[in-house]
Amino acid sequence: MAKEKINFEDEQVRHDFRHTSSHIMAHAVKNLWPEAKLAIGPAIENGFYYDIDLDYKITEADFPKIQKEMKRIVSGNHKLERFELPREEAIHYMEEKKEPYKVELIRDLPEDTIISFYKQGDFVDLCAGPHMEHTGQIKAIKLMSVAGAYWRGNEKNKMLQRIYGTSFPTQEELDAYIARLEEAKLRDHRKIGKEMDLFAMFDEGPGFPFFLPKGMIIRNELEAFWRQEHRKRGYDEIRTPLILSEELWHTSGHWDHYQNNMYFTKIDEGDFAIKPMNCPGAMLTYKRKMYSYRDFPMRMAEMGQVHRHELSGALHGLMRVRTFTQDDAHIFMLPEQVKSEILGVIEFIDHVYNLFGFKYHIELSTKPEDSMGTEEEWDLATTALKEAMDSKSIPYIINEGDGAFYGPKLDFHLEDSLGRTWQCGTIQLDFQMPQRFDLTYVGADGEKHRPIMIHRVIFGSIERFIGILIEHFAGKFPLWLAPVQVKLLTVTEKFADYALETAQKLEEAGLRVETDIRNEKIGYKLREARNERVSYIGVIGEREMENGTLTLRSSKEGELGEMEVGRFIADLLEEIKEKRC
RNA sequence: GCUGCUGUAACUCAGCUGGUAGAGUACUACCUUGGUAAGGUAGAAGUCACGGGUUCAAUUCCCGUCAGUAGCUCCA
Repeated sequence: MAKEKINFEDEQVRHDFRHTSSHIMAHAVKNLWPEAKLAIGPAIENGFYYDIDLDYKITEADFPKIQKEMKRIVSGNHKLERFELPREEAIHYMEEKKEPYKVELIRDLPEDTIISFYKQGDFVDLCAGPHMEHTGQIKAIKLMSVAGAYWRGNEKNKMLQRIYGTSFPTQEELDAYIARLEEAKLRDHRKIGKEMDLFAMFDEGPGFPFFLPKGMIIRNELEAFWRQEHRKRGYDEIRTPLILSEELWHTSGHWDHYQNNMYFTKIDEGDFAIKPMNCPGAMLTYKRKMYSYRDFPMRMAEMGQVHRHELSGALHGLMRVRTFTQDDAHIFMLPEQVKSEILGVIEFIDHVYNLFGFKYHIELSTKPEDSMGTEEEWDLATTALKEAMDSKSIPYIINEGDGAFYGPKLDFHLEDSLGRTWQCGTIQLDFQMPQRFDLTYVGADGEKHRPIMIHRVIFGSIERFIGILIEHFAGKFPLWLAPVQVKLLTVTEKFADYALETAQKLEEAGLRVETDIRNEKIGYKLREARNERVSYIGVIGEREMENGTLTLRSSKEGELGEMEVGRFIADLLEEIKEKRC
């Protein structure tokens, strides 16, 4: 057989490759456990999986055995042969093979669908294809994990066993992928957060993070930056209460659409709710007085702490918590201001993400099943978002049915240094809240009109954003965010006074400094400071004291050699001012 | 919330088939005054997540609860 090159950069090729891999895995499982019932086995972003119904509990201990069987199937170099059957025959065929899930899948296919199967050796699977030509092309394949997954993703259905795997055209590529996973594990913000003493979780507050002194420095710096950028762009800042009457949440529509995610409480005889979103507070703020069309656009920002009852199984470090702070803003405007306001927010988000060196892409999320408002309103809002994007030829992809219940949104998915993406910023156009709260302004015609509103966040949530930053920078933060910017280490106790004096100079310049004058060896102190991911380590000994210098090491660039203290301070202040990463 | 796995010192973990606990790190004291990733000695430190049950005896076995975790679902 001719040895053709596999173009793994091509998405379709990669997909077919992983899909064929999943057939090989299912084939191996069927060989080992003939009673196993197959459900579905697609290719996914970094590999593939297959859902299997089997009484025997597969564990990772079974992987070597399954992989051995998979290798055998690969080296069997079976051709993947496609054939089609009429609907009834297809059902009959799968019934005969005792594959009830496949029968259900076929029954649910539209009448006119061509029902195809793929055969490799003695293994046949219902499958639309396409596939690779033969199993021998899958050179490197590895099982990753096994977990439960509901048949068709519905928790009312039976839980099946989902085996995850990945595969590559060469062993080198597989090894590189494994190495990348290892690197991600080292960067896990939960691990680094603990090592650097940034935040903590306690059993007493599941999903409620505690920010520790060093974590608060990062948080406060981010917020200071955020305020400064908002001031520049004509935003005013407000702060609204955490607890508001239950009635308010009926008005806003949260009661109907968000009740299960909310926490409730009583005050005297009254029913109150803890806010899961900031908008109703902002609505009340708006309603306190009359506005003229001349007041618009009106931009009101709020660092708003919200509480949401997330499922216990969904909690994940700082990335998914039950209380978080949205860097929210509500912009009220006239219809003719919509486009420029949306573009203004897009520019704002772009500026912030670029500062951290994040790449990102935009998704337009459209009307979900559970939503309020009319089709026309949704069309209007969705079109407005599209037009703003199209006017600047900003690329985006469409995410059908993923909008908020009150309006469509633009979601900003940012990519970190390991190529993983996270949804952070969103811009949501909302015709509903202004109606529900009966917001008005007086137009040039002297009549009352309804303002248009957008909700938007840039960081998304401070907590999640900090989690992403930790992983993106592997704890080696840009200097302006670093909890400890400089740590001075003395070679022996003799230099303690000089070290303390130098530290004071740095502190007076506004730097965050620590000193380590303990009676320990320099190698030991250095190791500790490096583990703490201090931005700059300055060693002080005989030479430095005589020359008024520091011997420096940067967490990002390694050894920097000796530098005069005054110049070091000036350099650092410059680095902070420019917010270099 | 569902399914699997896990919960032992401040941290990372060992403790086979039941006989009330150990290592390394960190911490404290002393010795060592050392120039770029761990100097030495000693000490203190645990209601083995919590609540039941089985047993002469439970960290170990069983049940439940709580929490963490990998997924499913959901989301900033």
